[in-house]
Amino acid sequence: MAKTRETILDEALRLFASKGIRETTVRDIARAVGITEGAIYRHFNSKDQIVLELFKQYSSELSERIERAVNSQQNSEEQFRSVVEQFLTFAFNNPDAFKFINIFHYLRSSEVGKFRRLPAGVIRKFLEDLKGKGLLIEDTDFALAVLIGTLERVFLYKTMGILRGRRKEIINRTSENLWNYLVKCGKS
Amino acid sequence: MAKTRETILDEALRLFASKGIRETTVRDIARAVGITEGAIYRHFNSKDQIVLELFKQYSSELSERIERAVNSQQNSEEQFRSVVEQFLTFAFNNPDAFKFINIFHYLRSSEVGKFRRLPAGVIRKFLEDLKGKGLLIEDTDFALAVLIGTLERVFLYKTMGILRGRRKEIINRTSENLWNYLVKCGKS
Amino acid sequence: MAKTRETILDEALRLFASKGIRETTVRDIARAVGITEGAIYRHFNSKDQIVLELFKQYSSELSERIERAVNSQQNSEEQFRSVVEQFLTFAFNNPDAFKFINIFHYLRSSEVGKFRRLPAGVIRKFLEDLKGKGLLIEDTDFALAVLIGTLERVFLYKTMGILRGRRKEIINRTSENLWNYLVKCGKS
Amino acid sequence: MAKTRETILDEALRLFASKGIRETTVRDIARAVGITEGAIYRHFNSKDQIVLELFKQYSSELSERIERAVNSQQNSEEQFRSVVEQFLTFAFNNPDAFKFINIFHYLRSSEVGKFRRLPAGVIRKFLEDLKGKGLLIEDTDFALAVLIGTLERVFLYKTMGILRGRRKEIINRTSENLWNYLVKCGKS
DNA sequence: CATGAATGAGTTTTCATTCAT
DNA sequence: AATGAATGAAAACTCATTCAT
Repeated sequence: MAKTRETILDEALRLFASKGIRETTVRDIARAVGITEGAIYRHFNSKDQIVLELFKQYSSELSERIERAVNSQQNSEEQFRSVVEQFLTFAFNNPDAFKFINIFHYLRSSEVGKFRRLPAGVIRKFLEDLKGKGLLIEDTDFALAVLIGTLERVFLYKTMGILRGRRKEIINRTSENLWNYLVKCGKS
Repeated sequence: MAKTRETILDEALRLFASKGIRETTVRDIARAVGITEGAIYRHFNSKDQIVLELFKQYSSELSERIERAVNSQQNSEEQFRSVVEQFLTFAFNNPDAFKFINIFHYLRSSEVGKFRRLPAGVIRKFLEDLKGKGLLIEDTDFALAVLIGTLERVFLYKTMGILRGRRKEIINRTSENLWNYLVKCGKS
Repeated sequence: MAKTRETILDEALRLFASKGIRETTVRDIARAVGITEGAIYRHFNSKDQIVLELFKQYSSELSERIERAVNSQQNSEEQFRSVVEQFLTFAFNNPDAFKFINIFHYLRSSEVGKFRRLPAGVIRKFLEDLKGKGLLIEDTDFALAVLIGTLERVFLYKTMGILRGRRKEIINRTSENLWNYLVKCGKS
Repeated sequence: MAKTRETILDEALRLFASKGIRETTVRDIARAVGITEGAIYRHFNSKDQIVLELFKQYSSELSERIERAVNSQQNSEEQFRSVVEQFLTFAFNNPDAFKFINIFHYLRSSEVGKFRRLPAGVIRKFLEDLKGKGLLIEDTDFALAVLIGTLERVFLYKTMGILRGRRKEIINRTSENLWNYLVKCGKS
């Protein structure tokens, strides 16, 4: 079944996110799926192929969501808030995938460049547009640091139970605050 | 010599930061130090002891710096700017240590709680004070997410060469911006 | 189809000759044939059955050719030259089979005895006859070593491009030389 | 001990010659040496490194012996007989090494070219000299096929018990015969 | 006949740790 | 304190073979 392949990816992602990539063995994955180690290798050539496929898949899915958020709105503020919403919604709905992407960035930073359409790249392009329109009070890359850094931490603290409140509320507050900060702050 | 012990810690830190903890072997460390694997065990009981000692050491060093920053200033704004300065200066001066702390958080989140005086805890306490003084426009934990998230990303982007400019300038801009945002923004 | 069985044997032979027996997997063979691994086992009980069948088939084919060469001529010299011709022609026309037979001899020498009518046995019998007729200047087994050793190397060097010239020429020269050497040399 | 390294090479050679390279496992070697599998990897990076080192070592040893045989004699016939003697003596004294070299040639023919000073190359050069002196009745490469092919088979048949007699006798007979054949035959 | 998925035993390799010297 | 050799457990990966469909 093609289903086994998907199950392998799902279980691997879950384990990678909770234990780390290196600390997850092929046997762990096989057991979680309910097959033997050898069977894994019918579907993937190596453990690393699983890792790379997961990164590619989720990294490009998040990128696409952000791109759609940018393209589907006309008003800049609506675009911005939609980008934040898509980013956090993806993270909240796929916490394992989001954690995994971050782990991958930490451990394999030199390989990350090989992938096109990385979330950070898509967001950077959007912020550049805002800058071009004179909306951004900061330079693009600093704004990028604030935006992505904050979103990542908001996800982390929500996951850890530090930030309380409903997702919807957190998302709204975050997007509103960041817009005020990055665009309106000090403009009055 | 006690010096060997230090060298082991230094080289281990460097390797952990660049390759990851699990992907660095005891042999890697021994070679980097210029001794044999067996000799490592004269100084440490296990590889994990090295890991924990490094985390404890640098995590508390950063915490102390932040605490001192808070305690040595009287004006809240000066305190805030000094906290940011200490945080980023530590990260820029000890990039391996800072990266390592983050990796450790990702892989060993369940163990992190055992350590007292974590940087995030110290900063949170400081923000709570600001909140108590009515200076913070946001709730403490959201402000914490913005602050730490931004600082981490600023370090990352500076390290990656994305953010350009001198350290001093970056630090000043970051602290000024975050203060404006978290305290003054929208207040006018 | 019975044709599939033949194709399996053909492709297995080709792979065994080029990569070695152990280093050729059942999957390699299946892929070369264009079927799946499971299908192989419709035609053969095991990989080893393929190996043994190939050895038996080609080993006895070569033996038969040599026997026919001996039986169809009346003059001893003509017999000799025909034996050499049949041997080399078989090797040149079935290089994979010839290589495979040699590999099998190296790796499974203990099993080779189970097979009747081995090429070496047939040739030895012929040389014994020559010896009986007082034609051979050497003892039978030494002559066998010279004959088979030379033929094998001639094949090898022709295959490797070291020996140049047309097959026909090489065959004629080889048979003429060996006859002179083994029978006439020193007789004058 | 550096002795372990030698023991590993010795046992590996013995096993490779008797069972084949692929059919000898690292565990087989470790057991024969009396250590664990892991210990093998203190001395060699991989099983293949053992294989290559063995080939290099014995291949060049045989080459050197042949070279010395050529260089230490002044008379061409003495040179020739010394070459045959060195070749067969090496094979008789190191049957495992000699078998192994042949197995390696069969399975890794494409890699053989990487090695300098192969026995066949040294012998070829010597035959070329003989040819230059007008002594060889055959072309160099055909003579090479006869010479090496015969020597290899003589070793094989002696090892298998087919050729009887003392080594010394076999060596003398072989060198005398081949000299008569390749140089004098038909000259009278 | 053939497929495709899976097994299970085995292979090579890795590595934290131990220990005699 | 340090070495260098070894261990042993586990990791990644391989592959002949089986079997339900």
